[in-house]
Amino acid sequence: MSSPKIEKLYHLLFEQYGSQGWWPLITHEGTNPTSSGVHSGYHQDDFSFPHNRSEQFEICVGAILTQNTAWRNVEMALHQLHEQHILHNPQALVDSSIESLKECIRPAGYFNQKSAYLRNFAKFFISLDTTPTRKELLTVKGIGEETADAMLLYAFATPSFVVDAYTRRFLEFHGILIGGESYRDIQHIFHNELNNEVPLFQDYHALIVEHGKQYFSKKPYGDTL
DNA sequence: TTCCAGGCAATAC
DNA sequence: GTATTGCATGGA
Repeated sequence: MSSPKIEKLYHLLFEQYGSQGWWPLITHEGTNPTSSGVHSGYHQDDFSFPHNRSEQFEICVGAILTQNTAWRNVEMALHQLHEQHILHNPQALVDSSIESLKECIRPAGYFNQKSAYLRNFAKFFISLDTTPTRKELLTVKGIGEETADAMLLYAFATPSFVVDAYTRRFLEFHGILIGGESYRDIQHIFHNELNNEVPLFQDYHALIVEHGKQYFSKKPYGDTL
């Protein structure tokens, strides 16, 4: 069921797009904007590891806001949160009124749900004294499998592969999936076929998203790899 | 105007 | 455990 094509596809994507430098931080703008216009700058030379708690929190907030939502919309919300000084301060986020929180994140959609999700997570984040486990993250209302893995991989530098809608389409297109596989089934393929290294997992997922935006939005799909 | 976007929880079988 | 549905904005 698993396939050695997984590693080969990574190299093809890398050849086509190069290193993506995820996660994109709005407060740490890089010098190599991607074709999607996103600031891919997250420490050019050491993008695998957030340097401080504020960056970890920003990444996690972005991971929640981007659920089923275009990153362009998320950026607008992140900038408004930053203006209100609650993007890097989980306690300030918890203390802010739910109404002002909703106004900040309105551009990212689902603001009634996501405002509650952000509060839940901020409280959880404040209580952390070490890196959370996947299981612990999943107890927070608003954090599902993909969001948990995105946080683990990009905020907490833990090698847990992120499986999103583009990943499914990409693997189905290349005949590695037949359809109907569970999230964990798909994640296991990556974990089994690749060295479980944070920079590799980070870049592979980012490359799939970049490629997905170009070729796996509207059917019929037209992959060129 | 319609469709889509880096999902999730609640609900029903 | 798998399938379905509501949630919301801004851009193409």
